[in-house]
Amino acid sequence: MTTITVEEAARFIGEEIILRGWVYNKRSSGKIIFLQIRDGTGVVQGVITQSDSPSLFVTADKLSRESSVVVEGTLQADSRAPGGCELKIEQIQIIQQPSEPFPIELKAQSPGFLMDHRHLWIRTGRQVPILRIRDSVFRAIRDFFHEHGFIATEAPILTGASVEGTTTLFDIDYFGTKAYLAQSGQLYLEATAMALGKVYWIGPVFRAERSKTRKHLTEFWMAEAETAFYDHNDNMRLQEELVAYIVETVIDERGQELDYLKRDTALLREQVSLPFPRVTYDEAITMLQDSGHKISSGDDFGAPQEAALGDRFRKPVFVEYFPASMKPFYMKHVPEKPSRVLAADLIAPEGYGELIGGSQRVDTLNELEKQLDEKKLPREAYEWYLDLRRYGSVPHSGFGLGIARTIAWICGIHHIREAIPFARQINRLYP
RNA sequence: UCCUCGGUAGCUCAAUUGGCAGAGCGCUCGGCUGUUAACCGAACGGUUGUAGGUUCGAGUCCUACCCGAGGAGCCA
Repeated sequence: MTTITVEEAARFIGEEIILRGWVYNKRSSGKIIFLQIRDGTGVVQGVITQSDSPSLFVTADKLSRESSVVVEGTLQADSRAPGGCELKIEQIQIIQQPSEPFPIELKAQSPGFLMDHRHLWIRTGRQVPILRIRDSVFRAIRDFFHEHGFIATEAPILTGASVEGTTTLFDIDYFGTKAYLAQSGQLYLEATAMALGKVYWIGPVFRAERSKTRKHLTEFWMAEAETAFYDHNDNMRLQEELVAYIVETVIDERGQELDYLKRDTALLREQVSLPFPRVTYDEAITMLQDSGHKISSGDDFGAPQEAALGDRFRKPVFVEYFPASMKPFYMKHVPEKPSRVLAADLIAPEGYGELIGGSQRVDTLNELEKQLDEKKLPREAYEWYLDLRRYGSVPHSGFGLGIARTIAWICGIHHIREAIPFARQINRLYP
């Protein structure tokens, strides 16, 4: 007898199989019991009648939600079962039976309660499809970069200095001196790009901002890439190809999950048809002003403005050439217009916010020193980084993609706390 | 950090002008041979977030604090 997973069930119709999993729900009607059994790959309905097996019926009747079981039986096609296939159960081995009711119900519960029980919530409803899509997103990112000749590398999480100098950092005691949790791997990727040419990494980054919105976490995963000899335009082309590749991969691999989430895949495909529209910061300001937004040149976009840009283009849109004053020291200034930088943010449609921030980096020592001074950053802390401009500096560009936001957008879910197994938020460090 | 809303049974929520603490779901028990968040019946379930105050009387009004949610700013 073959041990199978739920997602393989359709291929084993008519066969006797073994399935290992958990009781997702139980329904009964007189002398017949229906067990919904989940195993992480899906949910399948099992059926037991009293007349066929009185003792098995008694066993099944005892089971409660999230009992762990190994069941044996015959798979049969049945249009009455969810998914069109059900397991006629012939034997049940109970591994463990909860003594208390499972806290997560199949009815609506409040976000606070669900987040308090996140370790259990992830077993139910749309959480499983979302986490399976998350897996596909990570793998798509790795595949994309691998196919494009990028080398996977790593940046340290424990660092001695800030990348951007502005964001609030988590500090920790490091043998008597102060260390910080990384808010980005970028500067280190610039170093490895000078060693390896084309590099990327996927890693967690940390920001101690007191943000409390559906788009923010204090710990989140970023995919960052850095490419030697790439300019601003090469950089944006790489970004849009990456985003389109991720979305198409998820549509191909996780159609069932997207279907469960009721996500319109035709719309997603349309959204990622290339190229993505590009507007300059100044054009975007004018557009927003024309449509009644209170914003003036030099202001950063707020959430409503980002949403308005997304609505206008109905696709991810690049906003490029931001005022240098708004952006960090490492971005290269536009040669013909030094008040602007060779940077672009990729704004998601449907109000999911900024997916990517990227730029061409300052590549001469003089200019980098000047920018550090202008932003009032301590040059000593960046000595190693300045070395990159002393020894064979080349034009180079890079970006960082917020993975949870990307997943939230692909899944069409409202809050990114569901796009990561265990979200870290300003007031949540547990579970 | 700021703004808004909220905290009543394990969960989701009611409770009229300040006047007996209520329902659905879950759990338990009973019924039902095709259920689809099953359904029907019964039982169980309460220091109304905490501390103080006003009042004959507070879930309800006042003060402070704690916790949660949504949003802003900042960001990816």
